[in-house]
Amino acid sequence: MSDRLNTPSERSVKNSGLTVRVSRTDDQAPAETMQDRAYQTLRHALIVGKLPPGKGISLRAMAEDLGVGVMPMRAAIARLSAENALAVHDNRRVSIPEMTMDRFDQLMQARLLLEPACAMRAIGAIDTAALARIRAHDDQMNASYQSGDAELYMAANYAFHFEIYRAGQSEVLTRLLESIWMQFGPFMRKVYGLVGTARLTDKHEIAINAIERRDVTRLKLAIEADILDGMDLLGKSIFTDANDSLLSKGRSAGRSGRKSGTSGDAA
Amino acid sequence: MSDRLNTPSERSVKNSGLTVRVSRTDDQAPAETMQDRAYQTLRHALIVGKLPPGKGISLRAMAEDLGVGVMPMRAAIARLSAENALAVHDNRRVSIPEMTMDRFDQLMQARLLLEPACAMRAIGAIDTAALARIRAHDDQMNASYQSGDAELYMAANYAFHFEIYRAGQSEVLTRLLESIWMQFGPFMRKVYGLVGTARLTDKHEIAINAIERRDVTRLKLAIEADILDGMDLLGKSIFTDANDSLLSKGRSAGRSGRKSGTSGDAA
DNA sequence: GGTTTCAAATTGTGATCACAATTATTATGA
DNA sequence: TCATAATAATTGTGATCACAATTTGAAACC
Repeated sequence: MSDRLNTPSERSVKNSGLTVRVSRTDDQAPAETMQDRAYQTLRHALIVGKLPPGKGISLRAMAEDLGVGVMPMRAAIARLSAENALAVHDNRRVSIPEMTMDRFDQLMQARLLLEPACAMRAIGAIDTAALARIRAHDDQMNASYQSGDAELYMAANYAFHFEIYRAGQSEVLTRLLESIWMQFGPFMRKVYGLVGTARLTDKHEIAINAIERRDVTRLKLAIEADILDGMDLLGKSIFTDANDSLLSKGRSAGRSGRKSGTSGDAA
Repeated sequence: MSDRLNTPSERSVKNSGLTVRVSRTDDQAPAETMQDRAYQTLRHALIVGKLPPGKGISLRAMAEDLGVGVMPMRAAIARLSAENALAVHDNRRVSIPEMTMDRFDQLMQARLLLEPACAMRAIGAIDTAALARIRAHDDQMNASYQSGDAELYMAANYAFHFEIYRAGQSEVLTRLLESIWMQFGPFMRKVYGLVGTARLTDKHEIAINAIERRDVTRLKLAIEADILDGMDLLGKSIFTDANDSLLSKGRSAGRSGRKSGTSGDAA
């Protein structure tokens, strides 16, 4: 604790589920401040579904887990709460939001409205380099699907979509979508372990093809179809009473908190 | 007949434009904590356009102006920044975001996509009491238009729209829209003073009529038309080089150095 | 055994101080 | 007069302490 530790050289990796590795899901902020480090780490954990819905988030505990001070963690949690990635209860306690059918519907409707529009705005700006990265993400996703690494699978899926959206430099729309993805990330991860992720037709391939041909309509349809695939797969059928108990294993943070370690149930 | 609304020239320039009054724009959080009080106050100021684009936001100065401590203000600013209502620059300095044509396009596109959907989700849940409130907001808006109170005008417009959207209990979508409205609030306020707010046909009346008849399609069209009216009014034509200097009077607090042009007294 | 009671631990909120980095202001040079 | 250097003021970030409100765990009770 000598002088300024602006340099992200040292990374005090700690215990528990998520390590402090500065694994930024995307090329966002430089994360030069501690609170940005904490934010990026938590954000990545949410998107890849490392954290189960309902899990309580304790300020001090999470700060120690991530190896940062309390103040940076406070800021990170506040930011994620404002982005609706974390839920604040009346008790002023924070947790990973629980998923409901209504919430899922809204999230998917928002995706269905915003993502095709975002893709269409971007299609003209995707050069060969960007297209190569998009292909790489898709390959990574297929590989992770084969190897059964759900977190890598989700990270690659996120990277694929946002590599497209970000090409259009639609910052406003992209920010909205980032918030949305963080919200259904934890839920998706849980669900991927339950239902077989049988991919009918690879909509990503169609999307890549549409980008090559600069076919705006086709790209729009591909993105829509990709989202609908996910909805069909884990939509309504998941929210039965039988499965509901499975999905909300980590109870609402209103009570308890001792089950902070429930990050298992891998696929 | 055109320039009904007050120009923002009288904006009190000094930071102390907004008092601590807990003027909540809507019926949101209980705001029992200090940081919620600060958040609600700033949020309301943004939505009604009390703060000009480009204005720098100083943590300590704003805290003193609002009569709260530094910690609550820090949390409030962090939250609004996460909601993209405030812009954080590389200097880690915060300001009211400047408006660009591209940003405006994206905001309006997001509105165009989300708001009709939100209204359609809500139409079935609007009972007579809610409809009465909606009418009251519209009346308030017309009255404010006549009297030339731009801030009240904008507050009523906000209340009108979100009274509809919130009836559908679409929390996810509504949150997204709140972020969007906070983003174009400051810009709208500035623009209202420049262009004459000549309302061609009152789309609000059409919307109310559609709600009465439970005419979903008609409501969707009314909301779309209302948004398009605003776009046509202050869209492309505003972003000419001539007007641009007017619009970005308070310069960005970013790299260019100069802090908010409103640091002193008169502009 | 099951419920109630009560102390210890933990929670988020907020204040206060410290510090490095900018920004603003004044002083000093040609 | 104008540009440069030095100084003062202000900024956001972070640590640390304090405090009230819950939550937890165990003891005490019926």
